Amino acid sequence: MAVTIKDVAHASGVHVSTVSRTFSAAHLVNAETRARVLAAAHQLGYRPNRAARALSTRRTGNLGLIVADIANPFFPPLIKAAQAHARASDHHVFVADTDEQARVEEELIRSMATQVDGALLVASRLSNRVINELSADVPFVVVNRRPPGLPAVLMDVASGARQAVEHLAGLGHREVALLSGPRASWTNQNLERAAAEEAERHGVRLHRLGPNQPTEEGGAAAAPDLLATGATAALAYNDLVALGLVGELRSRGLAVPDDLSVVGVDNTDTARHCDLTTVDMPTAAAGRAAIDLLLRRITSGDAPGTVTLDTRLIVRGSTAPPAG
Amino acid sequence: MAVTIKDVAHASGVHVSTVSRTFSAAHLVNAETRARVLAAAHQLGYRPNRAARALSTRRTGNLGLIVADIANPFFPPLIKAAQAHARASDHHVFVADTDEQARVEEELIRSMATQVDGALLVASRLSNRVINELSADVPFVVVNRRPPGLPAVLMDVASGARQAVEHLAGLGHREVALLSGPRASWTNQNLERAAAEEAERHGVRLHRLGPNQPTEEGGAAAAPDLLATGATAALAYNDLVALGLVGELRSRGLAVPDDLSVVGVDNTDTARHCDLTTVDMPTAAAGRAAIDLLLRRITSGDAPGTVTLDTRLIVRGSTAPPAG
DNA sequence: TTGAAAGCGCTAACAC
DNA sequence: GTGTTAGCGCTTTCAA
Repeated sequence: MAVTIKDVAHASGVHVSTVSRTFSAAHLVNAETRARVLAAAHQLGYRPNRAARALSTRRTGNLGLIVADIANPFFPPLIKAAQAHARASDHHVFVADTDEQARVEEELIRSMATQVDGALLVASRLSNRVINELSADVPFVVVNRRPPGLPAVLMDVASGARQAVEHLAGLGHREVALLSGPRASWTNQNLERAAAEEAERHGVRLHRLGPNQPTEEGGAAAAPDLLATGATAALAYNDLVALGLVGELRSRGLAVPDDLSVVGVDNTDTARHCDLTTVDMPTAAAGRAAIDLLLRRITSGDAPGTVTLDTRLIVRGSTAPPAG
Repeated sequence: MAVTIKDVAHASGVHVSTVSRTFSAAHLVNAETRARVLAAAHQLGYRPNRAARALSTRRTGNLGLIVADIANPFFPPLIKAAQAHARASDHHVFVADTDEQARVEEELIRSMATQVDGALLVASRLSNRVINELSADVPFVVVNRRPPGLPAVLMDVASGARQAVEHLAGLGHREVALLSGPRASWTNQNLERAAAEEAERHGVRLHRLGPNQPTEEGGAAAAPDLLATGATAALAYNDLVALGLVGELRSRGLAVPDDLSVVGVDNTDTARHCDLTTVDMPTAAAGRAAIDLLLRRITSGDAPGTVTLDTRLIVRGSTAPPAG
């Protein structure tokens, strides 16, 4: 049986309310009493029961972190940073994986609602309508999404995408394929828009292919269509798609970057290891910023605006001038 | 304000206890009444408050998942699987990262204790003494650790390590370096033991180097010592160390596997992409098995034993016969 | 500065 | 089969 506030009260000869005060409003209690209580608490190994406290304060000290796919290397650095940052403010975080399914995401949030003070939605696949509906119950901060009225942290893939297309154009590519990702993805929408604009600026023809699954399989599966376009370079929705494509191309006897240049998005560790040119996404910084916004929103009730973080192209060995 | 059991009771014209029953012991309530209550609940969007429920049942429906480093690619598949499996049994999971520090780990567990029904300790760096002490408060299941008396899931790296050494011996290597990991790591201990035994069996000389940081930096930093041994192959504590080593070797103008063969441990996605020979660790299966043990322990109170999962060598392109 | 008492949302005897 | 009541661990008025 865990030790409760009652045990501490007994041991230190005061009433429970005094014990409670020494933990939640120390200044309201006599220094001497406080010392006695603290000593007893320490001796007994007392820890306040957060759930019980939450019942009266309506503050759980817990946050939710909802991501599409924990195993996608894009997420772990964000999760790690968010979790560490939350803990620094004495918050625990529930991490949940939606498997990219909006239904699961919604149910997850609903079931978590009573247990968290707020939640981070990363790369949410929910419709704006549902997000708004749910945000009545749970204060949200969204990452890489822009539902009207909600605080958001955006990793502005557009800047990196423009640099990517410019880079390819500079190398001499005139036909570039864009392997797009999920329709509901804000990142994908921005990627498509920015790539199209920049392609036009440079007189590059952009072949939009997709939507593709945001996985290696998705990238591999796109290879035939890609080859059919005659493009000499490809910009992929993310590193996973890019690497899946590279693998498939190699297994068809094509060399990257000699026969085809490939650019990814995310700058995961894997991309670095595989020498993939890619757009760096500041995921750890985004995780921290999002937790900041969320805590500010929870504690001071204000609805802070949008934080935009820049992205930039990391040039590596998977891009080169077109063959011939 | 969230809707409570009281609102539902009002709306459906029954007492709160009846509402409570229809949610936690439906068979105790008249079918007709139940239907009425359910309808009202649904209409109001009622969700039981888990924290409040926990207060009287002493069951939170939450689990803790403590890992050394979320961003280490070894962990995400385990986290994902554990989380999904827990959710299938209607449990939420707190994920926390200890940054490989025992102090942080201990504090984390203590602060989580009142909010979880049990916790998974993966690659714990705590001493057996502390683990035992804490396990009085929180039912544990440990992964890749073997504290006496606690249920554990073990990924038996020994079998894979033996295969690795045998593989290298078969290729003709006679001097093999072992880049070991953290002292407190059970995996590392087994790796060292198994590698040493198997090396002896095959007349291979094993140069033990370390402990090394379980990171790429650790692997890179070990390169000079490794080269000094004259070994023609290296078995690393994990894929990160292996890839760090490979990178450093390459930047010194050495080719893998031509000049030196390298074997990792974990079979992360990155290893696959980098064509690294490695020992496959069944992390997802381990995550599921651990949740199974934990839930069984929590619900039926029994202390189930140890589950051991085999590992096996995946031969890829980073190993070859020694040069010359 | 401290104690008494009510209440947070829910469950679990117990009585009817 | 349902209502009554007490209580889970804590906070927060309100008095003293």
